[in-house]
Amino acid sequence: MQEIENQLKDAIKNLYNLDFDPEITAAPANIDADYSSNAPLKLASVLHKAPMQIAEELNIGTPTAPGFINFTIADDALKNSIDTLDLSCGDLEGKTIICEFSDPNPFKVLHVGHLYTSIMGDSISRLYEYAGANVIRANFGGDVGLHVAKTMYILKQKDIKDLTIEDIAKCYIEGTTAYEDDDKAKAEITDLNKEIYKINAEDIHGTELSDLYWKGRELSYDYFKNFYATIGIKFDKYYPESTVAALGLQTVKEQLEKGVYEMSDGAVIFNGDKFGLHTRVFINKEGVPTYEAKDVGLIFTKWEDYHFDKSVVITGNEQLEYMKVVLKSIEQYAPELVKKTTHLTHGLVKLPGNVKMSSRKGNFLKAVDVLNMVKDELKNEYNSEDKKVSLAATKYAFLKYKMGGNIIFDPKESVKMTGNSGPYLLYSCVRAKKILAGVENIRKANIATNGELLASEPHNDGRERSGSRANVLTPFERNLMKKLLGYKDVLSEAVNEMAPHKVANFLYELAQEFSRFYENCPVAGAPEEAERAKIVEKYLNVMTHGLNILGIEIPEEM
RNA sequence: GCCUCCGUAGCUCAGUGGAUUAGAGCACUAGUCUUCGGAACUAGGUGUCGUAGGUUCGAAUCCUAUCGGAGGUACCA
Repeated sequence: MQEIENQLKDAIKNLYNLDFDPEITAAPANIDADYSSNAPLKLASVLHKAPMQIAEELNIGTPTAPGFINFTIADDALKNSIDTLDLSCGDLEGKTIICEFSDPNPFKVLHVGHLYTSIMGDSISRLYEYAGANVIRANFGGDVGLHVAKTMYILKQKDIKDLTIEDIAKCYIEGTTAYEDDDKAKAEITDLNKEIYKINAEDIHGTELSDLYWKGRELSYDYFKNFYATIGIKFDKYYPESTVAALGLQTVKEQLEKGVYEMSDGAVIFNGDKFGLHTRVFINKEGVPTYEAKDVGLIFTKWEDYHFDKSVVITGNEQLEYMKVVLKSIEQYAPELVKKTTHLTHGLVKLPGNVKMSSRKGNFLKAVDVLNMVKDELKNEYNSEDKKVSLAATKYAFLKYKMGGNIIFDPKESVKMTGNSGPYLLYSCVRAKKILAGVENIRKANIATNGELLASEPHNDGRERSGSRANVLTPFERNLMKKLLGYKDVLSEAVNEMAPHKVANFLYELAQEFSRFYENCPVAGAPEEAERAKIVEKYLNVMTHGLNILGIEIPEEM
C-alpha cells in the first residue's frame, strides 16, 4: 500500500512536476480491485484537465470512471507485506503528556459516568504511550468544597461506628436535600464549608469534626484506588483540590492586580463577555476559591511537576464552556500553557428513555453496579466467572462509541456478549490461539514419528505442497490480509484524533474478516497450513496490540 | 434570549467531500454444524441521512437558514 502511494506520487511528480500526496484507500467491495486512489479527481482542478485524462496519462494501475485509479495487489506482494508488517510508531518519542480524567470527588460515590471517562481516558493514554510518549495519568478531585460540607453536615449528626462509602453517599443525598429545602441548614453548611477548608489547609487533627473529615477523605481515596485496580487502571498522580487551591487563589489575586480578573459584587470574576464567552466567578465573596481558581492552580501545578509537552483534560460536555473561560483567562498571562492544553469532552451516560442520572437525587447507576450486571450476565448465559471477559465486555461497550455525544446505556442491551462486543473479539482470538496450538501439535507429532529434520520440511499429506500454491490465495485470505494491512493507518488516525473508538471499530471489522476466514479456510493439517498459520499469527499480533490499546486482555480459554 | 454540541434503519450507533446499490450491531425470519470451540457463519432492508436552499464534476459529509433534542449561560462541580 505504501509502495503504491510512492509509485503514484512519483508518477505525478515526473509527469506534472507537482508535489502531491495521493490518498490510497481500500477499494469498495463491489469493485474488482484492492486499492484505489482519487488523485486524478483531486488534480483535475489544479491541472485544468479532465480527471479521466489524468488517470490515463499517469499510466499506472487501472484508470476507472469518473477518475479513479484502481490497483490490484498480487498474492506474493500481499504475503510479503504481511510478513514485514511493523506496528511500531515513534511519533511522540521523548514527549511528556499529562492526561487528566475520571476526576471523582471524595465524599461521593463513583457512578457510571466515572466508569466511562476512566475507561476512555486510559485508552487515550495508551494511544499516546503506543506513539512513544511518556504519559502521566492524573486524577483531580474535590476533597474540599460544598459537596463535602453537605455530606459532613449530615454525617456529624449521626453516630456511625464503621464509616462506609455507602454511608457517605447516603449523607450526601440527604445533605443536598437539606441545603436546597432548608435555609437554616444552608447557612450552617456554608459555615461548615469554610471550617472544612480550614481543617484541610491548616492540617487540623484531634477535633471531632476534623477526625470525621480525615477519616472520610481517606476512605474515599482508598475506595477510588480499589475500584481503579479492579478495572485495571492506575493513576500516576492524584491532585486533591486542596493541594492546588492555594496556588490558584494566589495566582488569581496577582492577576487581579494586573487587571486580568476584576471585582464584581464582592467576588473576583473573569469577564468572558469581552471574548464572546460568559463571565465566571473565580473567588466568591466569602473569599473561597471556586472550581475556576482551583483549575488555575492545577494547570500551574501540573506544569511545575512535569513540564509537559501536552496536557489533555477529559471531562463531560457540561464543562466545555466553563473550561473555555478558565483557559481564556489563563491565556492572558500564561499563553504557552494554554497552547499545550487540550480539553476533550464526552457526553452524559443516560438511561433509556433519555433519563438523566443525578447523584444529587440518588437515581443513578453506580460504577460497580455496571460491573456486576456484566458479571451476572456472563455467569447466567455462559456459566463463566472470567474477569478478563467481563471487563472486556464492559470496556468495549463504552469504547466503541465516538466521544462527544450522549450515551444511552441500556443495562439489558449493554451487557450482551454477541455481535459488536468485547467478548466477540476475544472469542476470535481464542479461536486463533487454538488454531496455532493445533498446528504446533501436528509439528510435535511429526517430530515424534519422523524426527526433527523430516518434520521441519513443509507439511505433505500427499496433496500439493504449500510452497507451490503461489498466487491462488482465497478471497477469505486476501480480505483478512488486506484488513490487517490497514491497521497502522487506523492507529495513527486514532492517535491524532484521540479516538479509541476508531481502534475498537476496526478491530471488530477485523474480527469479522477473521471469522469468515475461520469458517472457510481450515489451517491445521491443510496443505496451506504454513502460510495460513502465518496469517493467523499476524492476526493475533494485531488483535493483541489493538486490544491492549483498549485496555483489554485476551484470556486463554473462554 | 445568547453560546456549544447533537439529529443517519424499529432500537443503539459507525461513516464527515468520492464509486452503478449510505453501512454495522440489536431485534425479527430462514438456513449452515460427524467443525482448527456455535459467544460463530450465510441469506433476508421501501432509510424523506431532521427540513429547505446554496457551493461542487460529485454532498449524509462543506456553507446559510430553519425545526427538534441535550448542555451551558456569576458566586455548584
